[in-house]
Amino acid sequence: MHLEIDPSSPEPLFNQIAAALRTALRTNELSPGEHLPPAKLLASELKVNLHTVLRAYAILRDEGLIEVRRGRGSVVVDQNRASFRRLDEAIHQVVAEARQLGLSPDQTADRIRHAF
Amino acid sequence: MHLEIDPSSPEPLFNQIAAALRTALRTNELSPGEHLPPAKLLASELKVNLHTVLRAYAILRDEGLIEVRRGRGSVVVDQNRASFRRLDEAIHQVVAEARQLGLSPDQTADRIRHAF
DNA sequence: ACCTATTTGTCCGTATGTATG
DNA sequence: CCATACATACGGACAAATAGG
Repeated sequence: MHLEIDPSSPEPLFNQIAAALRTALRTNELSPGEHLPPAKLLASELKVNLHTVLRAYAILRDEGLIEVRRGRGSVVVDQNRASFRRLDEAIHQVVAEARQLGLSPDQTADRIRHAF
Repeated sequence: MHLEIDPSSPEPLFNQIAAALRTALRTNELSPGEHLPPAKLLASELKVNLHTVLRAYAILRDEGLIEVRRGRGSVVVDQNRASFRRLDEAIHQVVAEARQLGLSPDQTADRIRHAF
């Protein structure tokens, strides 16, 4: 894979790895459908612990950028699909919190427009 | 603290601990401003590893339910403030993704109303 | 200003479990 | 049944931020 990380940086290694992969995804160096290297392999290449890479993968998974499954490995998600997925997730969160706070749909929609 | 966890459950321990604490927060058994027990102490009480408790704390922090700081420990956040904080965060995410997808404010607001 | 103790954060290593192929 | 790959949990080491003396 060849990613640039700096062990002496104050930025945590798992964040550096996640950021480097995010860039690789954005530039299509890693394309949708393509497999990321197994965490164990990437860890040995970067000379970091397996958990450090797994944590970076988990971050990208939570961001909807990749799919991570036991036994199968990690696959790049179509970026447009990922974006819609994040939008739906965020909308779900907004609705849940708005309900919790007793806001009406119109009040919530207004907040969205105002935030634009 | 006295939380109920089941080591034989398929549910991960850190999720069980987070869920138990969430309940304690909801029922005001843990009140805003109050300190949670140091992770090390709670870990010994529950007979689990320190990291397992820290992971549960980190989840609650990401949910905006508590504030976790090195050296200071973890403090319960006012639930209403936490709810507004999460709403603002979710709205921010929605706007960011909607912009990414080229949606207009009105289109996005409509999606919110539809999701209600 | 210094030192110490406390508490969380990161990273490593190891072991074991679970899902997939 | 077996190999692969991620998931959880444990334990240990050290760092960084905070609080108190």
